[in-house]
Amino acid sequence: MLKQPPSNEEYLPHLAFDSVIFGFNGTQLKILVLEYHNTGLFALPGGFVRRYEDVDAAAKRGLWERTGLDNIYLEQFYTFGNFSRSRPDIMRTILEANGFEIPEDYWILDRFISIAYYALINYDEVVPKPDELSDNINWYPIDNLPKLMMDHQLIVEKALLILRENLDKKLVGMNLLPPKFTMQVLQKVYEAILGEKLRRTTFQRKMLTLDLLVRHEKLFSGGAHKAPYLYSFKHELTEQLSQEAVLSN
Amino acid sequence: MLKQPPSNEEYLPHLAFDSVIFGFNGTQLKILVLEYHNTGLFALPGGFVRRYEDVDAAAKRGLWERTGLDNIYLEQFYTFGNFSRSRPDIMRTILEANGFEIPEDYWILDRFISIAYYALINYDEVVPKPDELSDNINWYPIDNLPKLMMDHQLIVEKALLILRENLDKKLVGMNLLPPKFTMQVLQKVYEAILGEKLRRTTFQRKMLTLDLLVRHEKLFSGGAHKAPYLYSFKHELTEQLSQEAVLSN
DNA sequence: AAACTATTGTCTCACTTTGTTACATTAATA
DNA sequence: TATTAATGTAACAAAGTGAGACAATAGTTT
Repeated sequence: MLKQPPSNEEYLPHLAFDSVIFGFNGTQLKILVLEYHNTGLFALPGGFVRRYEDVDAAAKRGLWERTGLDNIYLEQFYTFGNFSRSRPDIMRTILEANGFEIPEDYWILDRFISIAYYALINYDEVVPKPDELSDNINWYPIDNLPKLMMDHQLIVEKALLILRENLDKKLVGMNLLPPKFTMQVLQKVYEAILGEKLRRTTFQRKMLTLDLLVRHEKLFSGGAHKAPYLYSFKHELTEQLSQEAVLSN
Repeated sequence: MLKQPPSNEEYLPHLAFDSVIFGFNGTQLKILVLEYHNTGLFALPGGFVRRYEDVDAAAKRGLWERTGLDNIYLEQFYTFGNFSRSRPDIMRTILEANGFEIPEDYWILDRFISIAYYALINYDEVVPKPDELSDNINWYPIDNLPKLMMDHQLIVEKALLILRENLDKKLVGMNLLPPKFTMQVLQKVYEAILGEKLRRTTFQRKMLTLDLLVRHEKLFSGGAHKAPYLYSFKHELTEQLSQEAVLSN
């Protein structure tokens, strides 16, 4: 028996959101990618906007549904609105592979404009959950993604560009790292995002003179070498930014 | 007899665009603002997206309709999607003041998400034209705008923030100035955008070492002082950017 | 226990960029 | 011809960045 797909009573037609969810595993910058049932199709996590729901709230809800996390750094970065980006043929494949009965003129097969967000999360805190249409959701390093459907590759590339631009302005590191971290790990985040090596001494000097960090006790990691200090971002900053993050506008 | 308003056959529901159109008159940074007939309401120029039209193309078309200009620097900068931003009461006032017969459940009174663009144009080249709903369209200096309806003030503020961020990256000056200009005028554009005075010698040195400008003949303005050189942006740059501008994605 | 290794924190020096002031140049005017 | 006001450029100080050196040190090896 065929299942009933979502009705368009609940959602705004023609409007979707997609999220590029970044995480950092200590070495690589990764994003979450869904794989749809029985199709070999890979996609960004996304969803639709409810009729009475703020678009930001929809994106936040989508993030919560995939990660269980609330209060995440989330930023809208672009809206993809080309006519040709919509692919009813692909959407039909996905729905059919999931055993849905597809009504005549079904709304999900229409043209969609997608509002894209990127999120920064602490990799270790999350056990991602697939959505109803997907087999699984997994972390993929940004330089080794599967082939993504539709224009999702483009969305990721744009997200990465914007993330790089915001790297200094927005204290990106704060959201990708645990509360305490070594200078080396912080540097690795920067390197992973920028895709280039940085000079250790210059980086350290820069970070310290910016006066954003608090130094804590040393971390005795067990390595045969001098133990590094742990740092955290100053408390005022974490307050300020987590506000700005999800609420703005 | 009441006029027929636009039907939603032609346009995507719930979706609009608004444009912050910047111009520079030699002293002040200004934007174009519409005033609706018989309402005292001021708004940004905007419009709807046709069912088979790229969103960027819609914004470009809207700009052409208001300015007669094609090939303008136009950049999408944010999408405003809060539920509370839509104001059917205000839309009804505007339509009624224009003598439209408003159908039951009329689509324009629904919720709208607006994709916002900013444009940079050469002030001198333009004679703006009001739309069907408006008495007039005028330039207003950004620090002395009329009270704008709905969230349009917020849209302008965000546009200005983004414009400031892009000031160095995107060669903004090129699009606001005539092909040849003096260093003083270029500096005034920067000052108008940033809202602060800059140091003449530092600015001049910076601009010259960036190696973006070509120096031309002197401009004998009639002032009782040394005549300044005229400059233009290097040809390669103007090519490159005007492409990037309207097409990207 | 001493030597060794790898990483860390800091310093130095050269070089670049920016802030600030100074000054000679020059087109129009008195 | 002297005066005026903006312009182009140089000079020097202050701040920031790139590159390398080096001592300190936690664990490992001998």
